[in-house]
Amino acid sequence: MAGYEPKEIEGKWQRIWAEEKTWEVANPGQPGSDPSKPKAYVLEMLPYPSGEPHVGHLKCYAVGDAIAHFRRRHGFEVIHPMGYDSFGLPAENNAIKTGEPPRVATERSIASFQRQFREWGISIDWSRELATHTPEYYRWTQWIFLQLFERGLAYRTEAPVQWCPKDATVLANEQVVDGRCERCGTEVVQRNLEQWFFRTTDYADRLLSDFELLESWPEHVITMQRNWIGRSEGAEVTFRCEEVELDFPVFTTRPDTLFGATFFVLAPEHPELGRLVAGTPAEDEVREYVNRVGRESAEERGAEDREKTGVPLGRSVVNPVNGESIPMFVADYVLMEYGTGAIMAVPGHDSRDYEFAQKFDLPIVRVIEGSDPEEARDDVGLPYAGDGPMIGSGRFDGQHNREAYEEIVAWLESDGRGEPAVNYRLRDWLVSRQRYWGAPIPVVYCDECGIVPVPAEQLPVELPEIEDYAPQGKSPLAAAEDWVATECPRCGAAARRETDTMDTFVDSSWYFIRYADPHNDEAPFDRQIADYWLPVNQYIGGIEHAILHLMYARFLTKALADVGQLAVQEPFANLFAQGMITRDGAKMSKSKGNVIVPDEYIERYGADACRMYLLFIGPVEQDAEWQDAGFEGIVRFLHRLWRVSMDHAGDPEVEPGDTPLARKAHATIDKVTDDIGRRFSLNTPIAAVMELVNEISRNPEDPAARLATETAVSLIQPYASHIAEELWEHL
RNA sequence: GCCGGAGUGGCGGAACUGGCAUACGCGAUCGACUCAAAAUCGAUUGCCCUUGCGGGCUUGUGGGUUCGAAUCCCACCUCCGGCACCA
Repeated sequence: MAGYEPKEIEGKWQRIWAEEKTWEVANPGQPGSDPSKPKAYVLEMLPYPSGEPHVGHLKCYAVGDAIAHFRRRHGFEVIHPMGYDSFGLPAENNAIKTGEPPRVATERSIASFQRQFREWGISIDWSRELATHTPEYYRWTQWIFLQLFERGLAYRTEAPVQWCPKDATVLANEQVVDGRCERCGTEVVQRNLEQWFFRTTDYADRLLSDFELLESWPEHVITMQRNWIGRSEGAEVTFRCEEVELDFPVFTTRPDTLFGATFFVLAPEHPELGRLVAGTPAEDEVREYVNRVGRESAEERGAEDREKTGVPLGRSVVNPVNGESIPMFVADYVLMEYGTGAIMAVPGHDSRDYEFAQKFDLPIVRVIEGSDPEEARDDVGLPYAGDGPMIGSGRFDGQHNREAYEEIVAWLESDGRGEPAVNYRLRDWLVSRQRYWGAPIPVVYCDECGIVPVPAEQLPVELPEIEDYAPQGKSPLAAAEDWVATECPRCGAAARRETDTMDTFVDSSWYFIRYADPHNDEAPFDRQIADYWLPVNQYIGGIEHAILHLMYARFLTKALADVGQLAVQEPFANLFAQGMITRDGAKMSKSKGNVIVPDEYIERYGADACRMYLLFIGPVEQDAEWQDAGFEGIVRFLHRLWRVSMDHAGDPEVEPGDTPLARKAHATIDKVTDDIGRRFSLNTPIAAVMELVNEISRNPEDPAARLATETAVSLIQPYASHIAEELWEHL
């Protein structure tokens, strides 16, 4: 019998799967659908088609494929689709550099992914394939935008936004890392511009509480999202400036320290700043300070060991709990984006206020005693962040601060000077981009009617062909005059199209629903079909999407559920965040020359060996180091499996009885089932099957040798589907 | 600073609910086959002492609970990840 020839058998089975459409599943009610089977939706994050697939893609899809096969073997009807997140900046930047239209580069890359997915033998239902840059898809992205717009969940407003000077576009807060553009690393500046937002903050509480609806998500991903949403409970308390007759509300998480507030600080961007100092001696100095801060980058301003700076306003506000007049300042350690852009400063119990008070020689008052009585009555141990009995707080003296907290808020509330409040770090999602290669925002500006949504029956608003992709501070689409000039859908007068496109994260926030009903041209999806397949039972992807993509997808799912389009509240019941493949201890990159090109290894050793190695190398969720020597171990195993199978293919099919090998085979089945099915462990089942194969080759005379071989072949099928199918034919 | 995760042989890692620590793979040593090499097959391989028989030690460190701890509890050390002038 011939030896193991991966190239031959892999080609053979890939042809069979393509011809027989083996992995296609029908929707409920359609011919071929099997209502007796439970459904399982296995999904890997759709790739961004830029250049060639790399080994990280291979790992991701190998994980998903193993789980998909495993579920099929356990009687599930498995939907396992594929698509491309094909709008976005890299293709556009390439277009600016080379003049090649983004569509051409994107579609070339998609073709490469399509070829390689087939050569990897991933069990994809190709009948559901989609690409987000096609009008058939983005038509419904636009439709969803309009749904949100109608319900006030999409809105346009002028706002200070993060602007990347190099990409000449606005970025979402989430795309700014350390004050720099996530994509190109350029320092981000702030600008005031009219932008489109989705009201994600309306969903902040549900995004937090619905973690409970999830079956299994990695703890650190939940933590990252929780931190990102940044919910703080506290109170909003009003301080009044009598001189200009203005109320200044502040948000505080520590109303119990109100008696210790000895000064008051506004952010440099605070809108009332001008009124406060107009015509006063402080005016010039304040203006100069504000301008200086404005020139600084977010990174400079947020630097860790930065000294406190600020300017006194020469005005004061009244502390509502004790009627004391306290001086006002402007200082850049107060952020306009959080809370009300103004704070009460309690230097005795807050380290930042403490630093500022020291620098400006302001009074520091202790209002909570420390646990150490030695420290209690002087300045030792300040600022004090702990709990204890209240002092210097009028009628609250002696009470524990945690109890006084509630009473102080209730007292303020009864007098209309404050109320309980919740604040979030999360901002609304900025979705407009001044770029070409994205889904056009489907609205029209009319002098008479204002912002008018494009009627659903006129969708898609197709992207026009243009010549020059370079951004000039506004979308390149603005140059397509014929396209921009249109009629108002409401009054018929001349009107202009919105020239911004949508953030590509909008595209990828609902694609997993479209897979359920990908060819629907009357709706983004049929609700019944979507409700049947969703939620995704197992989602797999890189940890880099722990916040952005996953939170946006959760938000949009909830929004769609709210507008009556969906039943589920959470799109992804279980999540795997797969680790990175490194080489020579470092992330692979062309400049380091340590890149593994999957194509080359697959050509030489076959897809089965590559995929199995990536899963065997360690726990899927951990980073792992690619080592050629380790890879050879898998190649050896596959050859051994082949040999052992051929040795026993001719054995008589008799009931072997209770032999050591028969027991081993059964134990291996149990272990593999438990490991993948219950613990989501993919590397240990491979080890278990290797052990079984070793046992078989050590005990070729055991009457259960054939049975054990069949067991090994069938258990390895989710990992190495080509060789398993081939051997199955021989056994 | 806050939050989360992890520390097991020469290396990647396994050990599910407290029950044979180190499965499986890599590497290494020896042997078989071969003119030879590769491939393959077999044996050995946690550490220390011992020619051998055998003995002692071992899951980051120190303590604790338990008949029994990599696993549970307390304290500490180290590493990784996220957030961070968020009031």
